[in-house]
Amino acid sequence: MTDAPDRRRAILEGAARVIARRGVRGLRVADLAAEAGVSTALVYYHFKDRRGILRHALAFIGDRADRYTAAAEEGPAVRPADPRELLERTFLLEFQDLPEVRENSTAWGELRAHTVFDPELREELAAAGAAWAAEVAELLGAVRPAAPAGAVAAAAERLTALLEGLSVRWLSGLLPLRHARELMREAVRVEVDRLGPDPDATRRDV
Amino acid sequence: MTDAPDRRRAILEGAARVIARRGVRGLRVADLAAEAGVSTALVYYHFKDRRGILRHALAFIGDRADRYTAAAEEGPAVRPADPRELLERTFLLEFQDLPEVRENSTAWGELRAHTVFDPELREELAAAGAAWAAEVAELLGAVRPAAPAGAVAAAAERLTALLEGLSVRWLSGLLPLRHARELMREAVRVEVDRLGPDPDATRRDV
DNA sequence: GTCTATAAAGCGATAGAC
DNA sequence: GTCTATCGCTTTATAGAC
Repeated sequence: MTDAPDRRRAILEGAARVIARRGVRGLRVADLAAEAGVSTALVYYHFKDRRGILRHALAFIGDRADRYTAAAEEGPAVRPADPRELLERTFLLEFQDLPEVRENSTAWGELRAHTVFDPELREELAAAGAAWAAEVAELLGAVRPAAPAGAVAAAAERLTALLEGLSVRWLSGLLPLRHARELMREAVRVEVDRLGPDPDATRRDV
Repeated sequence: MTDAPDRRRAILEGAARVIARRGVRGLRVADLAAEAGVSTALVYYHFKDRRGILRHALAFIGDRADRYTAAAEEGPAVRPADPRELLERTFLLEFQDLPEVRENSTAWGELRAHTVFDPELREELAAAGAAWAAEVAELLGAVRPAAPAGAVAAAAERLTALLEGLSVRWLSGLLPLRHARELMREAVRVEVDRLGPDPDATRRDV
């Protein structure tokens, strides 16, 4: 009836929701099937086994996260492309009380946590992490063009690692959203300042 | 034969090893029993149920972490109590390739990740986290006595959250130990500098 | 492609002997 | 205190009809 790619997609969307709700290790094939409105047998028809479901679901979630990050970077189009604003906004995107953001953050957190015990997922995570760090490094480079590449790369790694730490605290209810956002914003300022003086400062106050 | 406290301890040590290897959610009572060299029935004789085992195991691991943190803060006794050194050393303690450190870090990472889906553990984690943040804030205060308390508290929160993010990357093999240590060390410097000038600087170079 | 039904295995927890 | 044996529920995975 329904064609295969659509069904696969529906199953993966169901998997994303279940993972966000119960975690990677709390995912039961029966739950996922119910969530997608299909039988467990159909899940096994489309995917080899539980592990395969997980692999595809995590890849699917990764793609989705890329997409909403890219979309928000274009922004409300009103704003001039101030690189510092852009940098800050990129990080704050991860701290929003929207179902899609929560789902993605939760699922990524699970993926990272799970990789500690399942090295098979390492490569996939490493690729995604490197792309994300490179993107941040590029934004940082735009804000402080004179900074040495090594320092920029290190700052990008610290900021992305901090984001992950804060994200877990927020999602587990240990840190209010507002506070998480403030800490993240301030960290961006600290790291940017560390990379040298604002090259555009003359316009304003020198 | 063996007296009860020893057996309990042996079981908890086994639990710590199994948690480090398979995670909190990957812990099977049978595995833990095998690891400790006892039967599953004996585990249930000493602990009410799986949940109870977990609670005690995490408390046990927490105590151990306290102990090695405290011990290392006293240091090799050779060194004068330079507060900045002390601060740096406290953070770097978490990044060592020793079984006990790996075990503790892994277990705590699991606990944090698990709390996202199981709010019941939240209070225990919140208490431990607050104590740890307060300790760091105190060390920061010693390094920069003139800094405002709010800024010190925020810096402590960022540094501890960063530690957690870097720890997960290290444990999952995404970040070499050496690199994690460098990033952490530099972050401490960045945050300390942000809190103001060194009050002892006159002795050296002014 | 999709379902119902069920086999097979995994796992928490307890009974009862010693 | 400690063991062996096992119960009973949950969960993965497959068989076979449509």
